[in-house]
Amino acid sequence: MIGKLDRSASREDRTAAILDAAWVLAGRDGVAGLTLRGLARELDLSQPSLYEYFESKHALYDALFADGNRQLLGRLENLRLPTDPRRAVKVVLRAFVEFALADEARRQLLFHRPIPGFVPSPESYAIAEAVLARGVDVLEAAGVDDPADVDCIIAMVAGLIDSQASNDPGGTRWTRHLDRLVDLYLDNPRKDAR
Amino acid sequence: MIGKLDRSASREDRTAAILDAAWVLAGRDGVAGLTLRGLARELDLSQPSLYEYFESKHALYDALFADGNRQLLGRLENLRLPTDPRRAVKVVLRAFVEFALADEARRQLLFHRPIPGFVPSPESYAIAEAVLARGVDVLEAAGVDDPADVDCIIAMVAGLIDSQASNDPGGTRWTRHLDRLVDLYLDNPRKDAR
DNA sequence: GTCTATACATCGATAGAC
DNA sequence: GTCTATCGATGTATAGAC
Repeated sequence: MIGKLDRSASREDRTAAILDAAWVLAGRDGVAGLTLRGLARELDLSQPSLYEYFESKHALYDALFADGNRQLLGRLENLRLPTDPRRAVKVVLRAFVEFALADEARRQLLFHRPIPGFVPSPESYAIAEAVLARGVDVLEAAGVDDPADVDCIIAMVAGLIDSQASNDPGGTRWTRHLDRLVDLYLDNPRKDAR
Repeated sequence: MIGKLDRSASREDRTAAILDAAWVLAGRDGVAGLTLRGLARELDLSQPSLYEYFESKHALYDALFADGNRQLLGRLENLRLPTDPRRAVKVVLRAFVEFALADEARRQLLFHRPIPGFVPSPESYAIAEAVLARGVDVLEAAGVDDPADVDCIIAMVAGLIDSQASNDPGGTRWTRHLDRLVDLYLDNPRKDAR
């Protein structure tokens, strides 16, 4: 039991409490292992009542997707960035990596497609795009003006995150190379424009 | 209908035919969308009869995992490698990338965990490790003697594959940078040993 | 809003006849 | 080996009482 749903709370707070419980269950049983019956049980709520908050299971996943991306966007926006653009890149990417690796279920839902048939709604996806835009901003400020170089850096970071999560969860075997690789990519743009 | 199971064939051949049909269905409906009923229907077989060939759905996934890795290992072993070690690295990694991107269902099953609760058996995983060992071999021949550098290159390749598959399936937006990035990594080992 | 109860679909898996 | 029949779980959705 995670905790009974507080009926005296506002609808907004109840919805948030449901999402929190869903994150806990997704962490315990996997994102795809989340069931409405199980979620309702943890909240001491009947399964049909969940439909008062989410019109379908996909809508619940969509709310989780949006919730996770909002967490990430908030984290990135609250960073105190160094004035040095290159150090700012490292701070932002490090925060991104740590966020992604802090919660396995969240990582899967936000950065992969663990639910067959589930595609985020345009509104939710817009939040994910705002996150990406934040990364592109700091990269451009650091002189990465070629979109191809942005692509390569994003892919490098994604590769580190996935390798870390898949092969050494909780460790630093891959993530410890982030700063060095950032320098490597920043020092070697596609067209050596010097 | 993919094709009736040939009852006069050997058990081995029948098992292989089931796996072939499973790949087709996984490609059509997604790895997680594969169902025993659907598979049996395509083979004109009853669903419980599949249990004569695989003791569980997980065992079927395990056989697919082993099958896909055997395909990849065979592909890598049959490559004609250039004598130049660096060019050999590029040929092997390029073959790896192309194999991964040639079949979306296979990519997901071999390189991710799309099925909650499914973990490859030690026997099947050994084949995947043999694939990895092949990559490590050519990298070492090209002078990559630091395991950390091997990790970074593998993660870079994985990042390119995932970005390509997720954001530009069928295209070359990320994979076109493979050779350049291989050079970048090979030219910049972790400890600049010059 | 929340509940009980229910309907209908899917799925993996098993029992037991042949 | 193959089949039919079945079980218990799931998700989706609805009806209707309170």
